[in-house]
Amino acid sequence: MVSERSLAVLRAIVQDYVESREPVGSKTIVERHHFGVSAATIRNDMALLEEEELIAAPHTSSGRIPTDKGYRVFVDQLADIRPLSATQRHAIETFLGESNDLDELLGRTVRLVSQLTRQLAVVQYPSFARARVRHVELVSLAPTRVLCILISDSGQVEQRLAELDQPADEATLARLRDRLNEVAAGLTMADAATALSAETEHADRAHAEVLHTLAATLADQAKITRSDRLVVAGAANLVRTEQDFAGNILGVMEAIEEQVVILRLFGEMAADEGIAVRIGRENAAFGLGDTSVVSTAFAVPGRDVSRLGVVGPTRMDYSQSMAAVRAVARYLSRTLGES
Amino acid sequence: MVSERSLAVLRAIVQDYVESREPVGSKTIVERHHFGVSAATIRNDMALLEEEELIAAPHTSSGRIPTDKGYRVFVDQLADIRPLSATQRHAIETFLGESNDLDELLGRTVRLVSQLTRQLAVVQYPSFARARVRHVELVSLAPTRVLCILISDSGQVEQRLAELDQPADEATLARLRDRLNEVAAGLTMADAATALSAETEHADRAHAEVLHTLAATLADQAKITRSDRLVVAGAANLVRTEQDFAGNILGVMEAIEEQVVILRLFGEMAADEGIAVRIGRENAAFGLGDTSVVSTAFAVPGRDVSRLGVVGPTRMDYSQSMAAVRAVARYLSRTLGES
DNA sequence: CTTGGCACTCCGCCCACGTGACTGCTAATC
DNA sequence: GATTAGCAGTCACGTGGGCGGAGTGCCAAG
Repeated sequence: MVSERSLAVLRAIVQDYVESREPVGSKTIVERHHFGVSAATIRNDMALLEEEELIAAPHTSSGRIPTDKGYRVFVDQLADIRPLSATQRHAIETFLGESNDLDELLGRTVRLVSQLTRQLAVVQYPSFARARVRHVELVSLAPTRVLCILISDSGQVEQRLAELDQPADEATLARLRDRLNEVAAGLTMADAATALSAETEHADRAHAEVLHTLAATLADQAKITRSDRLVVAGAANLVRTEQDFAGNILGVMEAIEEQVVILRLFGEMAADEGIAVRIGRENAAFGLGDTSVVSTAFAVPGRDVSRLGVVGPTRMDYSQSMAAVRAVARYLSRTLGES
Repeated sequence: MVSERSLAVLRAIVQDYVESREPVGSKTIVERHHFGVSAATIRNDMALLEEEELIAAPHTSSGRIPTDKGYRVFVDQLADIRPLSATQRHAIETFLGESNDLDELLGRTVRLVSQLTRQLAVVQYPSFARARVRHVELVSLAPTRVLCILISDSGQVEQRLAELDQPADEATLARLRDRLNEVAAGLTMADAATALSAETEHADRAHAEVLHTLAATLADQAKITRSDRLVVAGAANLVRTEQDFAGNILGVMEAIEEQVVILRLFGEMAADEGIAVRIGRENAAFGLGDTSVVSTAFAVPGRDVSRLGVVGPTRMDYSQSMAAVRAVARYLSRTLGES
C-alpha cells in the first residue's frame, strides 16, 4: 500500500521530471515542494514507490524517473486538469472562429492544438457515412467527363470525377441530376449508395450506362469515408523533444506519416470515454513504445465520432495536453453541431 | 583556371561525399574512380580546387568536402540528370493515375516525390486567379446560411459559407443562382469578382442585401487564391538526414510548417527557367542556410504557374532530385492540361 | 515514523596518449 | 611541364585512468 504522501511524492517527481528532463532526487524535492519533512523521509517514500514500480533509477545513486506505470497512476489519480487560461480560451474562439469551411477549420485546429500543447497534434476527419445527402450536382467538364459533387447536410462537400463511356449533353445531365437528387436526398450516404445502385436497374436503356457510371461513382464516393484521413501539425515539436525518444524518433515520424498507424490507434481508443491517454509501452504494438497519445472524441451530429489528439514523448505535460485537447474538442463539437 | 581533370575530381568528390557522408581524400578517389593518375596528382588538383573555393577541408589533414560554390558548379556544369528508371516512370503513371481529384493528386504527388528523392517534398496549389468560372451553386443549410460552391473550368471546387442578414428561401436562392451564373460564367475569377460587385448595385432592393453578401463572399473567395497553400510530405527524411544540418534542423522544420517561407522562396525562384536549384547560403535570407531546394514549375493551362520541389541538406543527391522533380512535374503538367 | 549522518556507488568530465588518415612539400622521373 | 614516390607534419578520434559530485541506502538516535 502506498501512503498518501508517497503519491504526493510521485506527483512531485512527475512534475519536476517533466519540467527539468533530469532524474529528480530527494533533495530537489524538499527544496522545490514544501513537504514538511526531510530528505531522508522522502527517500523512504521513494523506496516504496520504487518497490511498486512507479518510479525507477536509471542507475544506482541517481535520481528517479517515473515509469510508464507511474505516469499511468499520475494521469488516472493525480493530474489536475487545470482549465485553460482566459487568453487561451479566447484564442480558441477567435482563431477557430475565422474558419470558412471544414478543411480550414480542421487545419486551424491542429495548428492551434500543437501550439497550445507544444506537441504534435493530430485530427481525424469526421466520418461521412452517417451524414445525409443534401444535394447532388453534376457539372460537365468535357463530353465524357462529369464532375460529381456531393453535398452533405452538414455542409461537407465531396467531389469526384466520372469518365463516361459515351458522351452526355447538358440536357441529359440536367435530367440525371434531378433524378439523382430525387432518389438520394435525405438519405444517409450508405443508404443513398444502395438506392442508387437499385435505380440503375430501372433506368431506360438510353441512359442506363451513364446512370450506372454515375451511381457507381457516387456509391463509391459515399463509401470512401474521409475518416481515414488525418491532418497533422507541429512535427517540429517532435524534433524539439527528440532526446526524450530513445533515438528512434524516425520511427515515430514515419508512423505519423503512414497515418494508418494513428488511425488504428484511434480506433482502439474509440471505446474509451472522455479524454483517453495511452502511455509508452501501451502503444508498443504500434511501434510507438516511447510515445504517449492523449486524445478525445469530438462529435458531429449525424456522423460517426472522430478524434483529436496529441502525440509526444511519455515525458510530456499530461495536464496541459489533456486540458487543451478537451477544450478544443468541446469547441469543435459545439461549432460543428450548430451548422 | 581549373583544368578538365580538376573538374572531374570535383565531380568525384561531390558524388563520393554525398554517398559516404565523410570527407573524401585523395586515396579514396584513386581507388573508387579510375583516373589514370596517382594520389599525389589528385592532391595537386585538390589544391587547385581549394584555391578556387570549390572544396574545403574541415580541418588540416582531413579529406575535403564541397563548398556551396562547389555544389553550384557541380549542379550547373557537371551533374548529369539521368532519366528515371522504367520502374520509377511506371510508378509515376500508376500511382498518380489513380487520383480522383486535385487534392488527392497533389497529396499523392508529394508522397511520391519524397519517396523517389528520399527528401522532404513540397508542392504548391495551382493558383486560382486565372481559372474561369464554370458554375456557381448555392445550397441552403439554414434560413440564413448558404453554402456557396464555386466550380472552375479545370474541375477545382471551392466552397465557402455565407451568413445572411435576413433569411432567404429556396426560390430566392434559385433565382440568385441563375443570376450569378449568368453574370460570372466564363469569366476569370478576378473578372467575376468585379462583375459581381458591379451587379450588386443594380440589384432590386429586396434582394440587394442577399446578393451583396453572396457577391462579396464569392469575390473574396476568388481572391483567396489557393496558391498560398502548400502540401508537404516526407518530413521523416529531414530527420533522417539530421546530422547534415548543423543541429538546427528545428529551424528548418519550423520554416516548412510556416509555409510562408517556402512560398516566398518559390516566389523568388519563379523567374528561373527549368529546374531551379538553390544551394545553402543562397537561402540564408530565409533562415535556410544549410538547406538546398530543387524545384521546378508545373503549368496548368489558364492558371498561374505553381511549383513542385524538394527540400534537403546541401549534401543531397542533386542528380536524382532534379530527375525526379522534372519527371513528376512533366507528368503533372500533362495530366492537368488534359482535364 | 522521522531524522541526521556516513559510507558507497556510479555517471560524467577532463586529460593524456597512441593511432590512423590525411595533406603538403620536395626531389626525382617521364 | 606534368606526374610520381616518399616523407614529415598535423589533427581528429578513440581509449583508459583519475577525479568530483550527486544521490542513494542504511543505521542508529530522537
